[in-house]
This record gives sequence, C-alpha cells and structure tokens, in this order.
Amino acid sequence: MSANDPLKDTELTFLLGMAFQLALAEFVRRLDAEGYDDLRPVHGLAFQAIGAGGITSTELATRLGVTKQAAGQIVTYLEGRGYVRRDEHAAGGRRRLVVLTDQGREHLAVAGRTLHALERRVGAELGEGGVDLLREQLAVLIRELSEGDPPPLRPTW
Amino acid sequence: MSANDPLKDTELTFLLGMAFQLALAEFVRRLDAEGYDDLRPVHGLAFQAIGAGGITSTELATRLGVTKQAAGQIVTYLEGRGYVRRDEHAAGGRRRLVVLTDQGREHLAVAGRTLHALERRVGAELGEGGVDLLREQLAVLIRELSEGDPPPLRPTW
DNA sequence: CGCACGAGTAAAGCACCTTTACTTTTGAGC
DNA sequence: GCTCAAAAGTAAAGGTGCTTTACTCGTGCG
Repeated sequence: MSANDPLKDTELTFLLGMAFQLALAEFVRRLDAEGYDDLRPVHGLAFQAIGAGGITSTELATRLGVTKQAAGQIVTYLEGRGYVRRDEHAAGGRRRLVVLTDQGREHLAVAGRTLHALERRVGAELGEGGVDLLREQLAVLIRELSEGDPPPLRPTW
Repeated sequence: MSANDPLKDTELTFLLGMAFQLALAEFVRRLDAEGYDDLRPVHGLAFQAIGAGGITSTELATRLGVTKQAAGQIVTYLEGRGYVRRDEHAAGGRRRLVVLTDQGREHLAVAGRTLHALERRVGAELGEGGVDLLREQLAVLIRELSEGDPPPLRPTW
C-alpha cells in the first residue's frame, strides 16, 4: 500500500509544496546556467509583476505579499543590476513607475521561454488532458481557497 | 483572453506556488484556531517526518532539506513545547531518537484530520477524477523533476 | 589503541524581511 | 488659499531563522 510509493501517503498540501519547489528549483537552475545567477526566485515574481507596463513599488509589495520597504529593496537591487529603471509616473505624486530596461525585458523573455520549456517537459509526462487539465485543477483550487482575487505569492512561508 | 482571468496567464510554476501557499495558510489558520498557534508550517513537516516511528535529527535535516543544526533547533523547540522527546537510539552511538509524545501524537492526529478536511473541500470543487487525479498528476510531475526519491520540502525558497 | 567517521552541539554570521518612524506630494473640504 | 488627511516612498534599526565554522562525543575498524 505505501512502502513502495511514499508519495501515496503524502498529504496533498505537501505534494503541492514539493511540486512547486522542484519546479522553482529547476527554473532557477536553468537561469543560473544562462548567466542569471544574480537573481533569486523572488526576482522572477517581481519581473512577472512588473511586466510590460511597469508598476509602482507599493503595488509590487501587494503582489508579492511583502511590505513596501521590502519591495523597495528588491527594486533597488534590480535597479543596481540594470534590470529595471525608476521612471516618472504619469499620475504624478510621489509615485515612481518601475519599468523594465532592455536588459530586464530580455531576462523576462528568457525566463518565459524557460518556464514554457519546463511546462512542456512536464506536460509530456502527464496523461490525457495534459498540462491544461492540471492548470485548470490548480485554478479551481486557488479560486476555492482564495475566494476571489489571485493571492500574493510570498517569498517565504 | 486574459483580462477576465489572470490565472490563465500565470505560469504553471507560480500556480503551483499559489496553490501550495493557500493550502498551507489555510492549514495553519485552522490549527491556530484549535490552539496550535505555537507551531509554524515547518513544524507540520517535522511532525510528518517524525511520524509514528521516530527519527534522528540528522535524518530529519535531510527530510527537511536544512542543516542538522537547523533540524536540531526545531527539535529543541518542539521538545520545549512538549511535542517530542529525545530517546535513546537502539543503534547506540551518539544517536538520539526523536519521538512524538502523547501530546505530539495528538497534534499529528488533529493535523491529519485538518489536512483531510481541506482535501475534501478542494475535492468537492474538482471535476471528474477529483482529488485523486490531481494527486496523481502532481506525483507524475514530482517524479519527473526529482528523478527518483521524494525531494525535501524546504522551509524557504 | 589510535583514529577516522558520523551524530550531535555551540556560537557567531548573515540574509531578508518587518517594525517604527519619518518626508514628500497631492487633493479634498472648509 | 489653507489645512490636513492620505498615500507613496525612504531610512534605519530589529528580529527570525537559517547557515557557517568549529568543536565534542561515542563507535568500530584496523
């Protein structure tokens, strides 16, 4: 019943954790190999959140589920590395719009390709429905537990 | 295509992360409500790893993917709280066998019930195949990315 | 009986986030 | 126009929890 497959006895919550950490570790490992060894996992989330349109530090903080000071530190780090820039914000005020530099956009593209390659690799092993079915199931779970808007993806437990 | 459902545009890796963190947060929230507010997520993993048979600190360290010092600190904390005990180890040496106390076993039982309730709640929302299909897909993903034995579930990214 | 090895412990270091406290800019109400 | 609350951002210290470095203890092998 169990001796031959420890995963059978592992709680769903922990299966999710293992799957996440393995996927993330593989993602970071590949990026390291591409020369992005100055970026931590949380930076990947930041890049996704900044995206094409830019974002304010405070909004980034919300998306990452951390304080705005922490978000500010992350932005400063990425700025120092040349991945992002603090521009004027159209809405004025004290606001600054954090946008990707060319280098940042390039990284985002590489990260996207890497994640998609990973997804394809996993999809090839999944049975019928493939990765789309898994995605849909995860979406159902997320909607059920978050009761509405997508939750922040915090860098620590 | 996307404006109405941000999850559609979210990378699989990050969906896994959100699902994991939501499930874990709900788990901890329920345990808090039951009076276990002295326990952090990593302790849940420790309880699972110690289980019925006990474990050594070093083995626990491996399972959690941390140093043995960190594992020792966790054990000391749980010991101080009355959840575990350091017994003699049958194999002798400097080894100590970390085992659950009655209080620890009770917590493990409560945690198990809580996780199963969570799993049922999610399962009710999932379509055909239900939670078993999701578990199997996650197992496939984990086996693919870990190439063999189940990976540690580290407390930080 | 000497010694390497593995378990465990101790203490300092450090990474990364939070807390507390402040400044700057805007806009709404009187 | 002036006041002031609200929100963005910044600064600096604090804290948690892990790692690093370095050690001790017990065993078994030669």
